[in-house]
Amino acid sequence: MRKPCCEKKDTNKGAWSRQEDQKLIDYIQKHGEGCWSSLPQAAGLRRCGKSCRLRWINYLRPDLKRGNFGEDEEDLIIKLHALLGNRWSLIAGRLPGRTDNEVKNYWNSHIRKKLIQRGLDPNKPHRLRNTSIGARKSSESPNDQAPKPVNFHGYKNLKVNNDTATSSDSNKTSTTLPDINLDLTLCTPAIALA
DNA sequence: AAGAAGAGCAACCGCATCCCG
DNA sequence: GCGGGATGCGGTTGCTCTTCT
Repeated sequence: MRKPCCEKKDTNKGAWSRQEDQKLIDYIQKHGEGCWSSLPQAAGLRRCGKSCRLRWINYLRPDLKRGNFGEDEEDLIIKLHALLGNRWSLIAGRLPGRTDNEVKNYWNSHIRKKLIQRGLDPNKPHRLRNTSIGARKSSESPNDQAPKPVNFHGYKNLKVNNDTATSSDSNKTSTTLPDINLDLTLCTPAIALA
């Protein structure tokens, strides 16, 4: 039986209060994003580190855009999803001010439906107009519907671009993706915390 | 006006991987 | 090289708000 990450009985769960948000913001503005595991105690929060991290990344970060996705953003998500599959963090990395959670939710609630309405299978990387995006997957994963993107694990410090992406993938994509900037270097959020 | 159903989103969970001693 | 804790990710859940009947 696996231990839950936060066993403490006195940790809060559920929605965050304004006071909690403020504590987290204050702490990070003073000390920066550091050790999430010890942050809650240091910041006086009854939350687990994971929860703090998620709250900060998805909701409190000052550089977040929020609000509706634009058509260009939506288009980009569709293209990137065709290329990367459900690698939401990578997709979000190409959309300034958007988080992986936001992109994932938007995909599941909006784009998915649109694609279905258009008769496209959102689980399959579909061919986009004038591109051959998605073509590679059919031969790669014959029995599953969802695109199985290459394993980018380890991209905590990863710069994924045409040169450094997993070799098998970059070989395939570089010849079939004419209109997407594949310089997937993850940009750190432009947070002025200094 | 009230209840049901659906949609959207915030948050949690569990796993994989990283990192450091 | 190994083990354990920390971190990050994707999938899923469940709450809240809106729309429909």
